[in-house]
Amino acid sequence: MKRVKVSNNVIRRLPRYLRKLDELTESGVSRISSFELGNQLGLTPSQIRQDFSCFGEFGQQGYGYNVPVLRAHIASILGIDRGFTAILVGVGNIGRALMDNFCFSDWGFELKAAFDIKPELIGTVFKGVPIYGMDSLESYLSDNHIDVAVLTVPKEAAVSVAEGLTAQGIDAIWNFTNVELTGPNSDTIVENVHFSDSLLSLSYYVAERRDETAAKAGRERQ
Amino acid sequence: MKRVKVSNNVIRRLPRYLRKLDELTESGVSRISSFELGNQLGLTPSQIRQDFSCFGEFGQQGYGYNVPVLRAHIASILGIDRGFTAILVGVGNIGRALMDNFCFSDWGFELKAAFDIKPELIGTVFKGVPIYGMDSLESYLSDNHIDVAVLTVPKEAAVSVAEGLTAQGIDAIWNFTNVELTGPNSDTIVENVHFSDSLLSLSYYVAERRDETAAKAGRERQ
DNA sequence: TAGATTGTTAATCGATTAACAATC
DNA sequence: TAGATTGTTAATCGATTAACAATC
Repeated sequence: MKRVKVSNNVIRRLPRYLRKLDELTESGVSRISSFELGNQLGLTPSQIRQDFSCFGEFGQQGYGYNVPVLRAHIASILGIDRGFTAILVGVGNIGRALMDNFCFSDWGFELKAAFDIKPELIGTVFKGVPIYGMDSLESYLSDNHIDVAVLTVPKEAAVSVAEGLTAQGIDAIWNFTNVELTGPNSDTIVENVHFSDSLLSLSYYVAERRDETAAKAGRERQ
Repeated sequence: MKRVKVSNNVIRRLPRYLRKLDELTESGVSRISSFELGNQLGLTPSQIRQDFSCFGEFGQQGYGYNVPVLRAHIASILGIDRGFTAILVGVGNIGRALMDNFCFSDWGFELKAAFDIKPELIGTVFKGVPIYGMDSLESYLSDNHIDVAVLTVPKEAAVSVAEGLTAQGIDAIWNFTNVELTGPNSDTIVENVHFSDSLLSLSYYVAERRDETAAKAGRERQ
């Protein structure tokens, strides 16, 4: 399975497909064509079929795709059924918000432990997840198999903590710090959630829209 | 300015450039070549020069780029100096976490107000931002010019609240709900922050890595 | 000046779209 | 069966990379 290298663009669309398929299931739709799916996601039917064909044949000529079947395939491709484990490093505001709201188990992840330096947090349990001191991180990682570290430490600590994690054998980091971890070296898998990058992209398009509107108003005034 | 349509790929790299330039400024670097910048960001020098050339000429032959000058250009392209305004809709966990931690003003946005349905929140002020009831949203929007709505309501309310916002003239939504707002119609600018999409992409690459490792181990066993 | 590095044009590479035979 | 829709091959389009003249 999964032999051909699949492009990042395709991978990034998979979670969207999954989400849409879940929505369809909820509304009782059990069958969909690439045409209709494309329509609902703003993609071409061609692209959708092309994307799926990277991983196998999930549809049926003349019928389309069975929603739950397709859903299960995509979930499996994304690794939802693999029982991946995670730890969270840095129980500040964002770390706590994630522990509080984000349902790791919905996406196949078990959040096994959290780590922080604040003495008043160490030894406590938050939402069923034990919080340990940063000094026990290394031994914890050698005793437990952890797939992903959720990095939610303050900006200043980000690089050094990330380096520590990779040194201790973590090979994937879900990075919530606003710091560039993707350097030239290291083959750690890094997935960034940069709020500010996201807002700034939005800002660009808003600025563009404002310029267009202004230009149009200008032309009309003449 | 900004006449040629610039590709989304380029726009998404701009905030990364900005962030890196800020890091460089902090470490006292005031001059950089496209070669070195590419090296630090994992991009080719060609791509970086190509990207910048969409917006003008910011460098100097034989010298490279002046860090603060380039920084200022990119910030301006992204609209940081435009004084955009925002409201936040839905003061739940994620909404509160954003108000608490995310410094809107760092990116040129003024968060003017927040809205929620919970009576105990209405009329209070959180971090200097007044919280109003959802029923006053419409009149607020007609009295105040707001550029962006931050959507942090529960999943179930997402679509209807989003529709209301666009009906009331909001043309950009920063969407934190795990719901697909980018439908076929409507020309609202939507920027999504989908935590689960992000984690699932990461999950895919972890799964791939595990498969590779297993395959390698298999070959070695033979 | 000589070396370095830009901005830009041309070449390559990859991703999306179109088309269609296969078939449910 | 006829109509619908897939999976896949070929065509197009766009994005990245390479190359190089211009010039600081």
